[in-house]
Amino acid sequence: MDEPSPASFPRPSVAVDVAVLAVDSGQLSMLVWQRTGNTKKGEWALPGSFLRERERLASAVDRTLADKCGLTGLAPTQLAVLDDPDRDERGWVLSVAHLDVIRAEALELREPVGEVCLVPVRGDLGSGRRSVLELPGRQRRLPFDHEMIARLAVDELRDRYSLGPDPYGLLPEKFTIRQLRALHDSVLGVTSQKDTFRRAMLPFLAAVDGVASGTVGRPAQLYRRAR
Amino acid sequence: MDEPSPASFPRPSVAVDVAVLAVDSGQLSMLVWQRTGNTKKGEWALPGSFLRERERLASAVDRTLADKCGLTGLAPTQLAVLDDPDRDERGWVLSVAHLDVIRAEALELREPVGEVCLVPVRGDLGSGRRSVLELPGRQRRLPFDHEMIARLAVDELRDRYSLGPDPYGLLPEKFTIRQLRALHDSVLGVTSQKDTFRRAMLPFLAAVDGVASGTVGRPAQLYRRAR
DNA sequence: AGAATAGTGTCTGTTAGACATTATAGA
DNA sequence: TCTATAATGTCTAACAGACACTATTCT
Repeated sequence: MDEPSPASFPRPSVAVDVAVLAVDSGQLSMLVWQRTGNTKKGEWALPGSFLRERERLASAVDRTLADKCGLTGLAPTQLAVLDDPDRDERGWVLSVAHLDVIRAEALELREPVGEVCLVPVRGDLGSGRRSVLELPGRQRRLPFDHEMIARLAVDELRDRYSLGPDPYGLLPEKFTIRQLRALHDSVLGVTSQKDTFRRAMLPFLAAVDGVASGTVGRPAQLYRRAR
Repeated sequence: MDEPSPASFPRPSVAVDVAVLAVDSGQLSMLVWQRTGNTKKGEWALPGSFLRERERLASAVDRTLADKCGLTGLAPTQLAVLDDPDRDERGWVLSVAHLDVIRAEALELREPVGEVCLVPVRGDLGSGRRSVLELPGRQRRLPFDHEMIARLAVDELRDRYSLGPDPYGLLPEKFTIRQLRALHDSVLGVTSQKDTFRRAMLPFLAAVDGVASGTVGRPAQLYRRAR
């Protein structure tokens, strides 16, 4: 917002990068994508792409997931703007880092568009030279500033799952407290106590008609998120 | 991060907007600036400017405060990227909203560069059509999407001052718990109990040699922020 | 009946909040 | 001595964590 015309200023390229998280058989995991093209070809990295004319950032994130991975995300969250002018050797590129979440099943049931896989997030978030992720093959770390994005994303997801039940809606509409606890324990990397967890979550849940079926033991009450 | 060359994509203009907060005689206040130039001339708005070539966002924020208000901020914090393609009638402009904090004395002791003033933040954050701020004159609300930026900034500042002692370093290096409490109460808009406040803060403080002087009553221990 | 899981009662240690008391300075 | 402020002791209510017990279903 300034005196001279916007057009008179040099403009940066603007990209979005996305840390896509999922819970895959009880393990918090992140989606990585094997780069094609000229730069860092063959390296595993976070998916990203350039913003198109007058496109919303959230749309660019959705499009990236659809084009690169054939996936649908649940709700992109902005994490930070990476603005080091030397972060990309191709020129002056600002990147808006995002977090998004998918259901892991969506990845398993489809044909890969490119080379895409879910890799586990390290419990200790990778101290020192080790990556936050357990990358495939011999690759040590993510390229560019993607390690920082990955760490921001895991922190943000854990913050949100500490505050209330399933903020990203990974569970179906109706769910049991057992399902909710398994999800939260996977995201946070802990094993909580069932009664403590129940009492912490109940204020944010509303019971709905019906109980879980098809399991052994006493059927569990179904809930939905309240308000 | 993508296949085609960055240069081949249309690029948005990128701006920074800054919500500058200060505590002015016990009142949380925000800096507003009376616009000059062609667009929304005369309206009170948040200071902002366009990003220069290969400039860091934090530098652009510092420069904006220096040029428009003759001020030095303490540490810019990114809040969000505002990406509605129609948010600015002059064209496609992305804005990275920031929070920064200044010492109110810095504004009182200098000659105004343009028309700049500190206005109080409303206790209820302005419900409905009322602004978050008590704007001067008859102006009801801030232009563009600045109302949202102002609200994000106040929320962020309060979150940070809820977690630990003076995260933005508004106080001098050594301070008493009385000073710290006055600051926190002003920022959060509450009046806390002195012993509860003390016990909540002590784990994050380290006593230093010396006591406060020049006041009535028993001299207070001086502290600094720990680690 | 036995196994497995859901849901609840209860104890305990910790902590926030509030109030009261003691300590130390200046006037 | 009086007043103002700093610093600490103590009581209470609320809460997290942990354990145990009861309830309900399937095999």
